[in-house]
Amino acid sequence: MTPEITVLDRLLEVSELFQKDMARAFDGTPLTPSRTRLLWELAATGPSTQHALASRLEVSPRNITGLVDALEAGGYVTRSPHPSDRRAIIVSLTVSAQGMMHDMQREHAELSAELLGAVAPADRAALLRGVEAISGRLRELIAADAERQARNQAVGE
Amino acid sequence: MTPEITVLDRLLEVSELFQKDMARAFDGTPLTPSRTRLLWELAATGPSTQHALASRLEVSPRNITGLVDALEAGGYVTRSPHPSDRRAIIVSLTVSAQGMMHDMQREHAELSAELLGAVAPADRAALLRGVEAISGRLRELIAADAERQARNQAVGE
DNA sequence: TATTGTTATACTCTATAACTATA
DNA sequence: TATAGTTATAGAGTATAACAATA
Repeated sequence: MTPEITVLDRLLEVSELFQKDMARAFDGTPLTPSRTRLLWELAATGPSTQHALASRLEVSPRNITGLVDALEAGGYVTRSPHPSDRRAIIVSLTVSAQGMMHDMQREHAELSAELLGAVAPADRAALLRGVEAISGRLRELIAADAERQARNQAVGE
Repeated sequence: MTPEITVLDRLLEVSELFQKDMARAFDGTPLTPSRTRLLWELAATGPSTQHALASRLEVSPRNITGLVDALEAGGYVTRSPHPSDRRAIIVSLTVSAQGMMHDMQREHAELSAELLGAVAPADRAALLRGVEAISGRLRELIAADAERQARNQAVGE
């Protein structure tokens, strides 16, 4: 049990706690993590086609249909025709959902500040650098593995 | 957009990448994140009743029934009677699953070392302290909120 | 009377495949 | 022929409530 293992486990613990905190925020509303993620994406990038949402969230178009159905029924988003492509549908946040997402972004920023406030000032820069380094390395590992798998598949065919 | 926000977002990014990495590991097996989590728990604490698993994983007993059904069918766990309580069932890892979990724990440790290796040596101690501080503060916030909600519920009754 | 696990029921998330309308 | 979205179908995770067996 080296201290090296602990860092990783702590990171996973933080992410678990985070999800618990997010889920708790929507008790009593029809919002779920997946639906909230779609709203968050819409708030960040503006009105989008369902196809664009499927690409950006990396889920199937069918999945987007279901999520948008629920959000539309709840009054969070509206569907409108695409101005030039009659196959496509534009999904937009309603005015009230825009306000809600604004509040949510503010709360997110406040939580960030609150949590960083718990870190010793002298440790903050190193923490940022460290987490960035870990994130970058993880990306590399995942990319390398995806490439390896693609090669294997090509061989298998 | 202050750098403070970035730390939190990076942490969330790391957790997302992690989940992607975990999921990828079981392509082609009947193992899913939830089932793996149950196996991980069994490997850590040894044979347990379903009730104990439900408590430790913080899910419903019904959910455990389904997960154990699938893992039993796949040859990962066995159900056996409790020696003194005839209502209860003991769930244990099979020998092959024990070996698999052993490998998984080793890979987990290797990944930890690999990721920490990407962090500048001078930053490692501060990173650990920082992540622990954030984890602790998050726990406090969640506990405080749970208490507040419990109070509200009591008033509502 | 309380506890352990299961059956019944229901909702959400997710995917693939077939299909319609449009490009 | 290709693309955008929906319907059909299916599996997984999850929860609550009712129930059986046992404590």
